[in-house]
Amino acid sequence: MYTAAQASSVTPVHFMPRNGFAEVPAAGAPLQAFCSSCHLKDLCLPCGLAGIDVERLDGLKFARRRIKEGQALYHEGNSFGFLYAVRSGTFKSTVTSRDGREQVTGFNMAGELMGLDGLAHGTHASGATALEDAEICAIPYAQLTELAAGGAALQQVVSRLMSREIVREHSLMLLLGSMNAEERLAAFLLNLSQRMKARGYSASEFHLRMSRAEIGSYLGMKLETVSRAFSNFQQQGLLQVDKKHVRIVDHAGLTRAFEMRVQ
Amino acid sequence: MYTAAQASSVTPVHFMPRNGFAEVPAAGAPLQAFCSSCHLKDLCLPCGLAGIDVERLDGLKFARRRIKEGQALYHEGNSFGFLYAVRSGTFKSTVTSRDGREQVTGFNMAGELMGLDGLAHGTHASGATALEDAEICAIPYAQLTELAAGGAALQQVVSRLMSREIVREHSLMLLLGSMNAEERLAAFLLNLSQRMKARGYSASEFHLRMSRAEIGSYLGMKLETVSRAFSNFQQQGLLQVDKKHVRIVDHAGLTRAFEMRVQ
DNA sequence: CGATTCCTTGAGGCATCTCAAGGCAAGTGG
DNA sequence: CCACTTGCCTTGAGATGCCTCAAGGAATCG
Repeated sequence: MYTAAQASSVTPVHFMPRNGFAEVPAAGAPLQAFCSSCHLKDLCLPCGLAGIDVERLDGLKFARRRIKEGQALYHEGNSFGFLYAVRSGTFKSTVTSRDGREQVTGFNMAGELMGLDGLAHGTHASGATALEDAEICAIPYAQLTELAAGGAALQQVVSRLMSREIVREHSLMLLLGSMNAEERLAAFLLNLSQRMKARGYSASEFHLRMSRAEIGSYLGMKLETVSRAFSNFQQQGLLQVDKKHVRIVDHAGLTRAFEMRVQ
Repeated sequence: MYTAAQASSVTPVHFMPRNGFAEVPAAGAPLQAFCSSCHLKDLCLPCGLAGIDVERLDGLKFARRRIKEGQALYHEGNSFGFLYAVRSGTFKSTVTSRDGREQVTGFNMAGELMGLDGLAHGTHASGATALEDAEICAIPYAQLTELAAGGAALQQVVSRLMSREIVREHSLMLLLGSMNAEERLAAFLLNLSQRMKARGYSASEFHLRMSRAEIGSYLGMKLETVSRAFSNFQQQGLLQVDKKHVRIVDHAGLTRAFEMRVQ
């Protein structure tokens, strides 16, 4: 669990002169500066847009920013101004109840958009913290709406992404409300597996970026229970677990564990 | 709990000739047909819009529809085409897991918008069922976006409503993930109380439209546990409960119960 | 090499679930 | 009008899954 002290520093935004670098063949620094040529364009904001609209996206002047492990991208209550697209690394989103209980509401990886909850009241309702060194695009929301006013397609994409977030939270509620510990962990791992696959990584073997406590917080259980569930899955021959390294041995079995309650 | 049979009938849409009725002084039937003169305009879609934009909303040709108690407004998987604004009555939204477990994800009352989750994949990710005889406005989403293309303000409103839904679900996740039975029920009742108040009803005395089982499903607990929590609150002198009629006797005490974990 | 963090595992306790019985109110049919 | 059904709620008693507390191991870091 990250302490308040760790989370209380916010890295400054560094605006990159994107146009200047755009034509550089490829050295080390900003590989793609435009949405249209980003390797994440099929996952990220441009997803679903036709050629012409993607090019209009290139009109966005957004900042790139590096976030170190444990640092906050934004805090609960910070004023809303940007949407954040993950370029690399993993984040957790958290909400805090008035009495200080913190709960993880989501994990975000490359190509996923964060900060959509800030739109409601102009301040972020959740905070985002990097679980490993990461890089994001900070998209000024005002610019995005301005751009969207020109053509409906872009606005549609943003709306659809928000809707997807709602749907995602629906299934999380289903999980939190009606599944037992092992079902929850199985669901979590299968979801992670699928997202890794979509990003070109192995669907069966990956490295967890989050601690047992963070997984537990996300799934509504204690870290010890998470640990025990991992051990059980390993004993059942569904997983091989070594600390944060997970290998899914029996994908079908894990799926069954996830649907156990079915007669 | 409603059976599948009850929920499987969907009432047809009746388009009302709104212009024809608009000028009728006020008899019994459609009292307001335009958003600009709707008594719910401060809660519903027009909320936050300036005069000129509200008038543009009047350009929307939407259907009014009556839904009988127990009937579905739409089902999970139905193709998405409309947003629904509640005019009167109460709805529950539910999602179903592949193995048939149903979970209530929300209750909606007058002025609230339903169906936003359908935008993500073009089909509704949840179903909506009337808990009492109800009336809704069915807003064609295509028309809404068309209208929104003209001015950014309207699109902003829709986006903000979606964002609000995300924020709402965040706090529900916090509830499901880290509160005990009594805290959950207290949070639920306080939320309900506040929404009743916002609609001009008493904040301290109201009629529950949902069964114990539905409350339990929403809060991630069994109906017996809901019932016991009600009884406990009554014994503690926080509530007076008679079946579905609830009176909040000690609002501050209930708030304390909700924040109990804060030593 | 000690301090720290994270994970695992065990033992016991407790909150909630499960199962069961009964009450109340509304609806139904004789 | 009354017996009967049905749906919903309440309450009790026992079972259980998860939490709590505690101890110890492994990896990382200064």
